[in-house]
Formats: sequence, C-alpha cells, structure tokens
Amino acid sequence: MHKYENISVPVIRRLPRYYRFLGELLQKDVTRISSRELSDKMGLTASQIRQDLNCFGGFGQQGYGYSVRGLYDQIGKILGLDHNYSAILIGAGNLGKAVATHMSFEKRGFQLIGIFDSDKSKEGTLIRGIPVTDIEELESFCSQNKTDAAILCVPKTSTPQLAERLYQLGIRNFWNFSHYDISNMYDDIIVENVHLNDSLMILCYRISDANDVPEA
Amino acid sequence: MHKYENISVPVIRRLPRYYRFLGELLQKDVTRISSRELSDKMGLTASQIRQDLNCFGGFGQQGYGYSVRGLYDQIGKILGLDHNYSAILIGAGNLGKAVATHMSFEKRGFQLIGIFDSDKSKEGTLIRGIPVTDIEELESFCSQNKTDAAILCVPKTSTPQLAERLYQLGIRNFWNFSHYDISNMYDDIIVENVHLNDSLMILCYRISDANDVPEA
DNA sequence: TAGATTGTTAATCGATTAACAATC
DNA sequence: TAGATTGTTAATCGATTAACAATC
Repeated sequence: MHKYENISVPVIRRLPRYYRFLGELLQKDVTRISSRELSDKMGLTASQIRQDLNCFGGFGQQGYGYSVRGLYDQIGKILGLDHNYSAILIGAGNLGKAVATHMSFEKRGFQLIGIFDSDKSKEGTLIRGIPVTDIEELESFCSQNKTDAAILCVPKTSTPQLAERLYQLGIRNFWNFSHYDISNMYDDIIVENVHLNDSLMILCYRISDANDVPEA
Repeated sequence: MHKYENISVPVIRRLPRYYRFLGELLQKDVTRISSRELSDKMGLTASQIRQDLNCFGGFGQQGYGYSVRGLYDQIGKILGLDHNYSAILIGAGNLGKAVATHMSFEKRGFQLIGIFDSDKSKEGTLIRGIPVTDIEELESFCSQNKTDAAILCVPKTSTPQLAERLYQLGIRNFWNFSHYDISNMYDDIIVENVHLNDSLMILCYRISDANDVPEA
C-alpha cells in the first residue's frame, strides 16, 4: 500500500475529510456517488476530487462513479488506519484526560498503551482503563514496551525537555497539543500539531474581519 | 485596523505562529530581529515573512529589521486579540471541560460567558467559575446576553440540530470541536474547526508513509 | 447503443521564492 | 559613508480548475 511518493500536503490533509463524508454516506446506505455529487456536499470541485483520488489509483468507474464502500475502505487503507501504532500520552490534566477518553484510537490506527504525569498524586488513577504512571518510570516503560508515538498534553514550559527525553528514548512521532513548537527541534521527527490557541486566534481574526467597518 | 481585503488564507493561518514566536523572543528580552533570523528559527523563508507582513503594512526598517515588541503588538492587533467577543460553550463533557479550563480566552479576544449541557445532573457545577446551565435555558440566556460565538463540544449526532438552534438565535460564529461538519450548513457563518480525528489520521498517514517499505 | 462519468492532460490561477532598488 | 535589511517587483513553482477523450 504505502509508501506513496510525491503526494502533496494539501491532498493528504483532505483525505480525512473525504473519509468522514464517505462514512456518513455509508451510514445512510448510499452505495454509489459521483465526483459531482460529492463535490456538492463537500463544497469543493468535482475536478479536485478526481485529481486527489487519482494520486492513489483509479477507484472509480466511468459512467457510474465511485462505490461508497469501496472508496471509504481505500481511503482508510491509504491513511494507514489498519495499523496499530502504540502511543503513550504525557500529561493527565484536563486536556490529556479529554484526549484519552474522547478519541477512538483504534479506529485511527493507534492504541493507547500508557499515560504519564509528573503529579505523583495522580498515580494509579484509571483513565480509559489505563493507570496513570509517574513520569519517572518513562524510561523503564519504554524499554519494555515498543512505543511508536507520544501524545503531548503538557504545559508549554516543560515541552522542550520532555520532547528531548522522548527523542532519546527513540520516539520519533508526536501528536503535540502543547503550545510549544517542537517541529524544528530535530529533522527526523514527525509532528502533528494541534494548536488550539492558533485556531482560536484565527477565529478571532475572521470574526473581526467580517464585522469591523471598512476603512474609509 | 480591520477590515483587510484580499488577504489569502495561507497568510492568515501563519499569523498566530508568528505571534507565538515573537512572544517567545519577547520573553527572552530580544528587542530586534531580521526576517532572516526569524526565518531560521521558524523554518520558512525570509522572503515569505516579508511578503506576509507587507500585506498589512511596512512594520520593519531597512538596515535594521523589525522591533520584536512592535511586531508582536501589530500582529495581535491584526488578529483582533484586543476584542472581547462573548462566547458560550456547549457540552461540558471531558472535552468541553478541558477547553473551558485550558484556554486563555481573554488573551485571544474572547470571554467565556456561559456553559451549557443537556445532562441535568451537571447543572450548577462550576467550571472556570462558570455554572453549567441546562441547555433548555439556551434561548432565554441568549436573549439576555449578547452572544458572539459558540464553542461546540457535543457529540457528532447532536451537532446539526444544535447548530440550527444556535443559528436561529442569531449566532454566526462557531468554534467547532464536533466531528460533524457544519461549515456548509449556512453560507453566512464563520466556522473554525478543530477536527482531532482528522489530525490523528494525518499523523497515522505520515507515520505509515515514513515507515512502510516502498513498493518494488 | 447512448448517456454518464471517469481518468488525465492542458490551461489557469495563486502562492512562494528570488532578486534588487530603496533607504535606514 | 558603507553595510544591512527592508519593501516590492519579477520569476518560478505548485495547486486548482477546465476540458475532453476514453470507457463503462
């Protein structure tokens, strides 16, 4: 399946959205769809959909369109959702707890195998059935458990040191909720950022832009 | 200040990141920086930084560079962070609670004025000093309090009806954490999505893409 | 077969990068 | 003044859209 060469970032970022819409069609028992119909629903052009899909192969059929089920499964495979990457979560505060309980890791190619926090009073607490472990045990845990990715839900200030520590333990893949930018710390890591502050500021800009009076 | 015409989406999406980096420089008491130095730190080109900033005005000085403080303040103004938009949060589950407690709304141009949930047992619980209110009181609350934006932290299934209800109450701005896509429901709304599932799937793709053996 | 819709090439559009004159 | 770095125009690159022949 993988690896696909030369797929542009914009294309990849659209894949989960296709997957989501196809999943909804599937639930509504829609069996086939044309690029035209899908483009109407999603608010983009039919051309773009066909271009995007054809980066990975010809999934459609002339005169018919695409099989919803078939396309859904294909995109799932392309995204690699059939994997089972092991992930640990660092930071069992409000955000970490929410991420741990809220996400269907298994449906997205991951498995949550450990939760760590520096607050010893949280030790042993169960979140999603997983006991919170003292961060001091990180090294021993990682030496005993193959760890593919780390989810960072820690404060900005402790992020660089933590990232360094995880890097030393061989972890190269990060889902980063911290407000600190670790993307440029090493050049052999993969970082997917969730910058909630950035997102909220962009909303603020867009509201301001829509509401404020134009200059004379 | 606002409104800026014809600013492209990629430029806007980079602004919060500039703001973040400048904030860090400020904390380190750096007073001036050139586009070149900033580009090194951020991992983009000096040309792009100068192009981006010049969409809004000439903030630099030839032969000198940019004043960190000045640029930071300017970008804050451009983003509209000096606003005080009122926002309500719907859904006081793990995610809603995390968002409510975790975000510095005031620093991002917002003020959280209400929290709603359909679970009556949560009524009255304080989150960030704000009592959780029964969702049935939404209409009366909104008629008494000017509400600029809604933060959606509810399950996928209840999202479309809720969005409809909020739209009827005159709310046009949404920060959407739900896995349901409300962007296309109306054409006069502003929606900033936080699709955690999408983000996790993209991480999955990127790990798969980096690890899997290339086809022969 | 005729109609529909894909896969794919070509044209357009927009964003990024390079270059350099202006100027602090 | 000389050196540095911006603001801005021009060149390049990449992504999106349009068009249409292939084909189910």
